[in-house]
Amino acid sequence: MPEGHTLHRLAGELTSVFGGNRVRVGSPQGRFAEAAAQLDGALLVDAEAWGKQLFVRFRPVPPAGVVASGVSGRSGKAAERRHAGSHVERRQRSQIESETSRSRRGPEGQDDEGERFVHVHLGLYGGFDVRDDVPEVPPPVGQARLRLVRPATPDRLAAYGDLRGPTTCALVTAAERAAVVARSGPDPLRADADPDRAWDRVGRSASPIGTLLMDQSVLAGVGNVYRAEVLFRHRIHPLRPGRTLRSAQWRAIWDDLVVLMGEGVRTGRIDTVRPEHTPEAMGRPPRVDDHGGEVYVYRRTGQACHVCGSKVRTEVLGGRNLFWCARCQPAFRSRAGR
DNA sequence: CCAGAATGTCCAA
DNA sequence: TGGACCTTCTGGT
Repeated sequence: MPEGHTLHRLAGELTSVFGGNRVRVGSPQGRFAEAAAQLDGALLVDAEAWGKQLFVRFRPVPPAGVVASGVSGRSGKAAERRHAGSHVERRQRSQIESETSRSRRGPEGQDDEGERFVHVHLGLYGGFDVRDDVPEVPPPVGQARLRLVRPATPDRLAAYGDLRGPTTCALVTAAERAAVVARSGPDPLRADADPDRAWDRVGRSASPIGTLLMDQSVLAGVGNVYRAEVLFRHRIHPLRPGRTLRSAQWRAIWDDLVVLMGEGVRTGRIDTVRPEHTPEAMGRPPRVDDHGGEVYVYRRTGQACHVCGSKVRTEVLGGRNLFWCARCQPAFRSRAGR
């Protein structure tokens, strides 16, 4: 379920549920076990999204033994044993510590306190389920690459989060995190994002606008649904070359994405139809099939366009399905006869 | 039950 | 361009 709004929503959820708490970190499925053991018992500071990338920030674990008492009683012993560890584990720990102290003084000379991050990218299948206020933490459902647990305290029930099917789940330094961010285009969901940075790419490119919108180095966070929907809302054919847009058109698309995706963060759904085209306004049945959210064209192949009634079209572009209304989004004619 | 598709991205040929 | 990654859900048998 991951377009940018999902990740921003998830970041907020992780921050409010786990932020400021020492957490148990595990990898039931095993593929993140080594890193999880190193983070286990650390302070989870907060989580943050950049486009579709998620970073969960941890403060380094104080020396072994101190930590164990800070977590929960029962797990303390196990954590202590783990921290004593083998030679290999000790060596890895000291590597981590030296990386940490190196990054302590970042490029800007700031004290980042040796923070480390779990970098998560959900990919097409991934999901991160968070449950708060549970009396018992159940065994994981399916293959959990990463499990976070906030143990119960006398005045608060437990919480947990399970990460399944991600394409990326990696322990990274502040510098590595910064490198990922630097590769991303501006994210409409971030207040500091600069739409002109994206326009620099879009306005020069011969690639279809439908391709550019999905290119995370052009702008970060848009996926197949928002791509299809924002192009419909602006009556732009998805194959139209980016450089044929006017900058005002790009700006309107950007501003629309800010609103639409912001709404997505709040509601957890992708709703893109204007008030006059809602099921209630039009007296049509609501969309029942999947995922929730009212849309104009996404996965509505062959169905009638809510605006003009002609059939929604689809075509594969770069391995992903495009959806558009040929009447509402006429082909761009760059030269006579084409 | 199995095949196929799905809001994603990378890499090799 | 096609496969790999890897999980869940749906629609057809």
